[in-house]
Amino acid sequence: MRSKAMEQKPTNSEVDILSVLWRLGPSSVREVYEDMNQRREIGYTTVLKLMQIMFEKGLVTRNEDSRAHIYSPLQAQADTQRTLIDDLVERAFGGSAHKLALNALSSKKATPEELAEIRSLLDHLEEQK
Amino acid sequence: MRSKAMEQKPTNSEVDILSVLWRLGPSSVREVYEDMNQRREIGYTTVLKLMQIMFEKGLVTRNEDSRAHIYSPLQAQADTQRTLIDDLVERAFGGSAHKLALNALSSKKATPEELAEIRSLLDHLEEQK
DNA sequence: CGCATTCTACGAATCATTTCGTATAATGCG
DNA sequence: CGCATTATACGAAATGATTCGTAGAATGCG
Repeated sequence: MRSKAMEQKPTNSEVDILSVLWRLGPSSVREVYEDMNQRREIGYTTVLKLMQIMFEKGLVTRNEDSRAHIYSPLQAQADTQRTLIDDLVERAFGGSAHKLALNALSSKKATPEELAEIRSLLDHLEEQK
Repeated sequence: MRSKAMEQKPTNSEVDILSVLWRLGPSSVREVYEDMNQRREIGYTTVLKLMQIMFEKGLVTRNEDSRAHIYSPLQAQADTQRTLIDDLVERAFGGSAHKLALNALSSKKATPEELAEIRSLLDHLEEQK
């Protein structure tokens, strides 16, 4: 039983766009387009259409005060990330989030600060037992 | 520059099938079908077709000695998982694997043993500095 | 042997996602 | 004002993933 409405998993392209919005903050289609287009070739109206669809789906809101609408994610970044993680954990890690964490940590160059951050989280988790 | 050929990211259905193979070991289409069909409704020939496509793509091998071919993953489980994690990290975590790890660990009920396992990994990682 | 069962192969429908062309409205500037 | 530029909206093609029907070959059993 969940208290919130089930959050739908965004498609790959939708995640790409959310990522830009997370990084840039509320943005116009053009701004998102400019950013995305640096990483991979994509047309302006393609981005526009995607964002319109996301608006219809309720993945983003938009402010229509100015001619160029300004889009913002509707869900918190962490919530969307959680949805994506849960899906991957379920599908490829037999439901075990810690296995995913283990795999993500190993062999990836993390700074000492980042490792410390994780330690800190572990301490926190154990306290709560 | 990678030493190995670029590993293609399996589709969702393909990951589902790989998951079954990881769990059951080398299996026939029917075995995979039986298992998968318990979780979600899916037709036998659908599974067959998927596995045939995976064979063509080089995601799995198969032993054709017996009439019912026996399929096995071609890549190590950990490698495939790594591919999936990398993709998600890139797409939704701004390239930061440790952020994904943090998110995966927090709020998920992990056993003390699992937490210890992660600590142990951290120790290991820090030693290598 | 002859039939029911179980396989593989394969084409093609269906469905989801991504892509973009075109129409048209708003804006800004010389 | 009139034109170039930049928006949105929208339909629909293109692509990718999933699904399944059907055909025909192998197997096993009475």
